[in-house]
Order: sequence, then C-alpha cells, then structure tokens
Amino acid sequence: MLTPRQQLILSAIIEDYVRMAEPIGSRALAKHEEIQFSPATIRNEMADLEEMGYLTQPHASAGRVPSQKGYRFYVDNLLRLGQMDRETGEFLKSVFAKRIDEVEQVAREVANMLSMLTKQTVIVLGPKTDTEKLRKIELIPLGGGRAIAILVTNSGHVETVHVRFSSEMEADDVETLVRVLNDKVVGVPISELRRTLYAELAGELHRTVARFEDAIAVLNEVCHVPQREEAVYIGGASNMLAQPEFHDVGKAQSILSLLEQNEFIANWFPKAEDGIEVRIGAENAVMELKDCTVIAATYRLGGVPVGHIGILGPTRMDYNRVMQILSFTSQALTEFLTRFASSG
Amino acid sequence: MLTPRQQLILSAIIEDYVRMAEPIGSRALAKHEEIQFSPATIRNEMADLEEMGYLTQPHASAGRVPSQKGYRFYVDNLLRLGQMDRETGEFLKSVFAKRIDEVEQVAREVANMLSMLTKQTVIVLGPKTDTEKLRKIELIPLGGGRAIAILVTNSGHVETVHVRFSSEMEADDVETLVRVLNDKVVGVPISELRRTLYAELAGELHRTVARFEDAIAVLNEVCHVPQREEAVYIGGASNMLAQPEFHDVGKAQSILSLLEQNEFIANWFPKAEDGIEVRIGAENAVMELKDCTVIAATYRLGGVPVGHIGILGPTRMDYNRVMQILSFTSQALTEFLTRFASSG
DNA sequence: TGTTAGCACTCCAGGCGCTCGAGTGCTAAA
DNA sequence: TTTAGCACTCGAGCGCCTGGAGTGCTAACA
Repeated sequence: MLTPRQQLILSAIIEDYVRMAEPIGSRALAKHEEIQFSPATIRNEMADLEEMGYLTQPHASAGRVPSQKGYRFYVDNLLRLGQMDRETGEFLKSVFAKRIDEVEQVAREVANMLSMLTKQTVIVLGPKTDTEKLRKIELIPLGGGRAIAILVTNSGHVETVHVRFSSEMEADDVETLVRVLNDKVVGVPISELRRTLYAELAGELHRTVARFEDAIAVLNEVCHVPQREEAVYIGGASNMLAQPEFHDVGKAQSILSLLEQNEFIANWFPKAEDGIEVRIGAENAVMELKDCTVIAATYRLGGVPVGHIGILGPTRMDYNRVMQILSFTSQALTEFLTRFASSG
Repeated sequence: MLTPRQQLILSAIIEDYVRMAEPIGSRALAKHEEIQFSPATIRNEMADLEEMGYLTQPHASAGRVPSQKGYRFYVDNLLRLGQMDRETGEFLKSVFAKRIDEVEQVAREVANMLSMLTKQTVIVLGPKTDTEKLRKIELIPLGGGRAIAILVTNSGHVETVHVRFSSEMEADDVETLVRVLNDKVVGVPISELRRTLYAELAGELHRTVARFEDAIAVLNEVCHVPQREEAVYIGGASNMLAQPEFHDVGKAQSILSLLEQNEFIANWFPKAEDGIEVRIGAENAVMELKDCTVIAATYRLGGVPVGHIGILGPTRMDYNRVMQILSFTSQALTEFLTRFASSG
C-alpha cells in the first residue's frame, strides 16, 4: 500500500500532468503548496512509485508521467468527487431548461454541449427503443398498397416504418387492424412486439379481418422496427486534434475512423448498469484506444437503462471534472426522459 | 491562350501531381508517354506557364505545382468527363438496388459509400423538406393535452412534431381538425403551410370546431416544422487526415471543426441549380478552406432541387473520378426519390 | 525559329555534432 | 529520515555540411 505521502505525491503529479501535458519533475512538484518536502525527498518517493508501477519515465533524464496503474489508483482511491463549479452547473441546467420534444434532438444537443464543456470527444448512445414500451400504433395508408406505420413509445419517441401490402386490402380492414393492434399492443416493449402479436393476435384477427394473410404481412413489416441499430451521436471529435497526444496524425486518424463506425461504437461502449465507469488505456481492449480513457454514464427511463453518454480523450484527462459533468448530465437526462414520459 | 502543347503539359502535371502529391519536375514529365519533347523544352514551357499563373514553384529548385488558376483551367477546358470504370459503377448500383424506405437512411448510406469510393470527406445535405408537398397529416393524441402530429410528404419523408394544447379540447374536435386539415392541406408545400392554413382554414374551423382558439394553437405548433434546419450528413471525415496536405494538425482541426457546424455547412455549401459545381481553393471564400476543393451536385424530386451531395478534399484531387462519381450518384438519388414518390 | 544538350547555380532534406538545460541518482551531512 | 550537493544522462534545438533534384541560361543544332 502507498503511504499517505506517496498518495499525496501521486495525486499532485497526476493533477499537474493533466494540466501541463509534460512530464513532471521533482523541482516543479516541490513548488506545490501542499508539498512541504524538498525535491530530493520527492525524488526518492518518485523512484519508489516508479518501481511499484504507478509512474513511468519517458527517458532517463525526464520527469515522471502517471502510468495506467497510476491513473487507476487515482480514480479508485484518491479522487473525491467534489462539487461542480457553479458556472458549469448553470450552463448545463440552461440546456435542459429549453423545451425540446424530440429525443433525438436532445441527444445531439447534449453531445454538442458536453464537447464544449470538456473540450473532448463526446459519445451519446441514443435511447434504445427496443426496451421501450409502445404507447400507440397508427397506420397511415398512402394508397397503392403502401402505408406508413407509426409507433409512439413511452418516452415520446416516434418510429416510422414503411409498409407494403396487397392493394386489395380494404380501408375497413386497415381500420380494424389498427384498432385491434392498439387494444393488444399498448405497453408491450418493442422487442417483444413480434412474439406478442403472434401469440395474442392471430386468432383475433382471423375473426375480424377479411384478408387475414395481408394483415399478417403488415404485422411482419411493422415488426422490422426492433432491428434498427442504436443511434450514435458524436460531438466535438475535432477537439481530439487539439490534444498534444494526438499530434501524431496516424493515431488521430485511426481513432477518428473508429468513431465513424457506429456499430463498433455501439458494441464497444461501456454500459455500466449504474454509476460511472472509467476505462483507462489498455482497459479498453482496443489497440487504437490504448492511450485513451473513456468515462461513461448511463441514463434511464423508469429505472431501466436506455442509453449512455461518454467522454473519450487521452488518458491524461481531467477525471474529476469530466466525472462530475457526466454524473450531472446522466441524471439530468434521466429526469428529462421521465418527465417526458410521465407527462403524457 | 495556351498552345496545345502547353495544355498537354499542364494536364500531365496536374494528373501526375494528383497521384504523387509532390512537385513535378521536367525530367519526370519527360518520361510520360504522350510527351515527346526533351526536359529542356518542358522547362521552357513550364517557365511560361508559371509566368501566366497556371503553375507555382514551392521553392527555387523544386518542381512545379498547379496553382488554383491551373486547376480551374484544367476543370473548365481540359477535363473530358469519360466513362466511369465498371467496378465503381457496379458498386454504386448495388447500393441503390437495396430496398430502403427512409430517406434519412439513404443519405447516410450514400455518405458512407462515397467516402469509401473517393477516400475523401463526403457531405450530404438531406432533402429539404420545406419545398416538399404534404401528402397526409395525422394527429395522434397522447392524452393529457399532448399529441404528435405526423406529416407525410410527397417523397415519403415523415416529419413528427410534438404538440400541446388545452386539455379541454374534445376528441371529436381533434378528429374534425384532422379531417379539415387533410382536405385543405394536401399538396401544399410545407413552407407554405402556415400561410395556407391561415388563409383558407380560419373561417372553416370557426364553423366546425368547438374550441376554435385551441385548434389555432395546434396549427401553430404544427407549423413549426418548416423551421427545422437542413439535415447534414458527413462521411469519412477521417479520410482527410490521410492526405499529406493535412499532416499539419492545426489545419486539419480547423476544417474538422467547421464540418461539425451543421448550420455553417448548410449555408456555405454550393447549391448549383444544375450540373456539377467545382469550387477550388479560395473560391470557397472561407479562410480555412483555401487549400480545399469542393465538388458538389444537386439531386431533385420532380424537377425541383431538394438536396445536395459533395466531396471535400485538398485542391489536389482526382477531379475526373470525383466528378464522374458525383454525377452518377446525384442522378441515381434523383431517380430513387422519384420512384419513391410516384409509387405511392 | 524552335528544340535540345550541357553546365552552373539554387535550394532543401537529412545526417552529424555540439551545447544547454532539465532532471535524475547517489552520497554524505544534518 | 530528510536534505544539500554534485556528477551524470538525455533530449531538444541549433548550426553545419553534403548530396540530390531541379532549375535557368547559353550555345549548338535541325
């Protein structure tokens, strides 16, 4: 275990390094207020910390840099999440105070806002619609054997699916279909849609709808919704290039192109069920991100996790501030969605 | 005017430079098949071309590089748009052969596809919905004084607006409202919606709807749709970093951050009414893009321009290939939309 | 008159060596 | 246990040099 003095020094090194982006030497550290020992003492402690793997030296006559293990210890044991500064808080609140109806738009706004606040890259995974419950189904016939099915969920999200069917289906049948659907289907999670429909509706439809096969075909198409991918919003990717660790263009490019692959992001993104998850360096298990940290939080609807927000940046990151901001934002998003869903 | 030989040399320099990304010397040019003169002759011509402003020299003992004026002359006079190679054509066709219902999804797919084909950054301005005509309006009441208005357009695009109204409005009134709306509003461009509604509907509603003020309030909210910004899709922005001209990280960052500003893109983007527009270097009238070229095309619906696609890259760009691809794609998009709209 | 060979000149990229400053580890004293 | 002092190490930055690529000019040639 680390002595209190070692912990103090490790903290100080990390905080300085996050600010300066340059290896921290013993002389520079000694100028810190909380640090009352001479450079020589610090040097001894640094040597010990390095031996234990919390620090590394880029080269023999340079200062020390925190290692992945060092950051991990800092995040787990040394960081005390303090109060967010008022200015940031006000700014965040102002965004959620706006009247925004579209969940999509909220995701986009959040991505922008966080990228401004943190100067890092923001990843927002839009609300998973497949766990949401249906509130209403509507079919809008367009004529010519086509229609648009509109599914409104719990959280006010609207999914639309284009549907084709035999043009011989009567307007009456469509109406009946919609009525029956709404009777049976409200409150069912989208992911369960197909199962529920087949289980509960087949018999009923047979009785009420003239052209049974067509109705089933329509149902089938409506059920295509759950296969949609999760929506991914990226904000402030250009911020990355401002970080000195990405002055190597090749590295920056490989990460940017990762960010362009939505499916990858959706799979890889940390989905901690509660609290905030921090993945440092190699913990990301992705070569390209071995010098990056991802801090991620989850937002919910009715207690169920429905989406995620995260910050991607170099391991040299202001963990404290970013964690504060993410914690606040995920909570605000949860409240926002809840307000939205319950007010309907 | 340029002599034929000067034109030949200018062409050759541009084509070589696009491939090599390095200044082209007289010796290297002389190895070209079509060029039968000695390096010395070429040097003389080069000196003339430079004097006239079609070429520049990065420094005294380097080869020549095409200037903005040089590219412009090439695009305007030397480039003959040939046939696109079969492979590319097949690939493009395969994308449009898929059944895709959502116009949004098409835009996204096109952005991805073109970025793969061209290794450049792709910008797609989604179909302007405000010039499209309404096909159908539906109101889905959610209870509690809220509803979702669904506007289906001509091209199959679906817009949704959340609407709030006094909870005292009766279900009957809503139904009447929708019926009246659909009677009057079908075929009206979204941008004209508000005007039409006020002109034609006010009187009618007064007669048929009990709570007139509420109905007007609802209309008002429905009319918020046209104020949406144009949808912007960016694909392959990371490709930019692979170009040697963007190895300067600062430059790359300033351009990437431009690309993140949707409003800027929507305003600045070239919107040639027909054909393909090429903006070279300073022609973009944006400091950050003074070394970039944008090639843009327009796609239509029913003859009316509704959206745009473009490629952004360094001025050193394969104009021929990019123009072929854009030309094909914009036509394919137009056909796609037309098929979509007419089949309903 | 237009084209070409030859040659002197220019300039940059890249390698080498040097210096300077920052930072360390070690030793010995407090 | 802490600290002062000192020798040592290493990299960043600067200047120097050289080789190669490419030019412009001149003079010869068809």
